[in-house]
Amino acid sequence: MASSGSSGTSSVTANTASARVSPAKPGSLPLASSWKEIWEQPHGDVSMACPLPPPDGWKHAAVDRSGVVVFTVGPVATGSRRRRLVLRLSQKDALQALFQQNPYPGIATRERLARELGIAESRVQETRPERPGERGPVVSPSQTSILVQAFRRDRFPGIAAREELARQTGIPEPRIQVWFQNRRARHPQQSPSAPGGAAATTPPAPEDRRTPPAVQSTSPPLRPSPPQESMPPSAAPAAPFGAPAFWVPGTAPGVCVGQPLMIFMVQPSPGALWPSGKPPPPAQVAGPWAVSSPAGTALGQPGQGAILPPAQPEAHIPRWPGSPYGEGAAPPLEPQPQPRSLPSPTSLLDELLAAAGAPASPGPSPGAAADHGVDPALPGAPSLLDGLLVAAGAPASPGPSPGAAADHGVDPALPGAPSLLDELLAAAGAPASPGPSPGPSAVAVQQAALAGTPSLLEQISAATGIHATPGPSLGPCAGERAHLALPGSPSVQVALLAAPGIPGSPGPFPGSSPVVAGAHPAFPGSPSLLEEILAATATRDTPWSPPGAPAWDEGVEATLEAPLSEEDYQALLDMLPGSPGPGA
DNA sequence: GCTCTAACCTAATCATCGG
DNA sequence: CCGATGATTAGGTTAGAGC
Repeated sequence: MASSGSSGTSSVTANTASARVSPAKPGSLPLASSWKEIWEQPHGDVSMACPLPPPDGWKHAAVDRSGVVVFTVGPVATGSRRRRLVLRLSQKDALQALFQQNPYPGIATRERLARELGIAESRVQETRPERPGERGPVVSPSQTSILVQAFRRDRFPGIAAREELARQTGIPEPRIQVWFQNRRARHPQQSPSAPGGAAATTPPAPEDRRTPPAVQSTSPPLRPSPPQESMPPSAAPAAPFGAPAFWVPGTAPGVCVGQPLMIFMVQPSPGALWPSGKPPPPAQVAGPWAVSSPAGTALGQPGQGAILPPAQPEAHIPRWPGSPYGEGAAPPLEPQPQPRSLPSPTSLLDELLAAAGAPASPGPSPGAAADHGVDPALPGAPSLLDGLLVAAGAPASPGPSPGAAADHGVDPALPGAPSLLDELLAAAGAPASPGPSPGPSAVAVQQAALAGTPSLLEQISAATGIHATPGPSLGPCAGERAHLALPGSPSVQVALLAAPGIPGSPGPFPGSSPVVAGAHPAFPGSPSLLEEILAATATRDTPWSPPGAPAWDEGVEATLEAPLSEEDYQALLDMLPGSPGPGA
């Protein structure tokens, strides 16, 4: 229907900026002759308005409840959109072949193929044809609660937020997306800052909907800078869960403005936005075009951010609107109690610290997973520490797997079975795919990790190549699910968060899990992968059963697909603010 | 720069389920 | 029957990838 609906997405940049000129304090801002002028203002003084529409790719600022312009603007971050996936013909052939062989392969098969194709498992799954009558499970009240909470914070969650919600709830991300679509359509009043529903009546500007750059999911998330630069850690914990916080320039450090009426944008990393290396245009400050009345803005949009000097363009994603983790939480690297399943930087750090100081959680040794019919996502899978140690180059591991590239750096070195991809292509009569570029050799990374016996964190860093990741990278992991605001390169994020020891983790991401890598079937002596697919199809890859099917008939995959066990899920819920508490 | 198209959106609609 | 909700479809925009 093509009505104006989505055109909301098109309306904001320069052309309709004027329509949004309805600041809380109309006319109260002095005009700047250019955005450059605004940018050159002292940082604490952004109370200028530029009559000119913002350059394309630049976001606007906003005012807080008191009408104060609180934010600078910057280039539009391509954060919320899933990185576009363009499959090569060979990849398509392989996927077709796979689904021809087994329309509903299990997680292990999908992951394996994903690794070989160099794409995310979720992408593999997306290509899976939906069986008749297949519907996502009914959303439970607790799941709905999480979603509603997220909806109140952000009506337009980016892919990263959706993935996170999917992880939290166990609901497939596409279902999450549909849920939000329906919710927006049917509950327009549930806007975080416009209870009256005014915000929802106006389609948000495309930029407004963007998730801050650091929460970009599909392309490697920007590496957060030291949080202190952008947000006083001391104030961060004070923010309530789910409450976006804002920092006003010129105010005392750590002063949290609270939930704003207006959304504002952050200046994303120049590296991400200006791949040419050319420095971005001067950042800009709020202009009247950007400051709209509550009724004129979809306030539920990702609006959090922080004011930062231009010198730290990457440092200001202290909070993630689409995710609970960034909100009200300490900045990255600030340890905070978090559910283990939450891939927040804090939880990650918790994991690491806990792993360094405590015995590994019980579980089979690394490498015991996939090849032995034990999916890494299953309870009892190797712990995160195990995975990290494997990633760090422990024996019996083929080495770290910083994303698909590393896997391809490892597998070819392993004599033995042909790749799954080759077999599929062969089965389909298609030529073998050259596959994704190998990328950095995992072996090399592993060796680097073994040089000396550094601390666990150092090992992790070395193993995952975090040090070698100069800021936001658009590396081979771009297609992976993102783990927002996670310090470090996408590689480490993928490697760490994919570790099956984290409850709620969907398990190893394609080509990412060191555990899976350790158990990669492409070892000498392993059976044909295609045979494995077929065999697995008959055994482990029991198709998902629609709701209502007997529990015993749901098969293994149903278990494998479930990111959270009921217990973990309940524990997660208990940890959420507003929860009645454990046992409730 | 241009084209293609994935990703995303709204609006309308249908299907299902429970009260 | 009706409301709530999940899912689908149609049609649109945006932006990334490839040429």
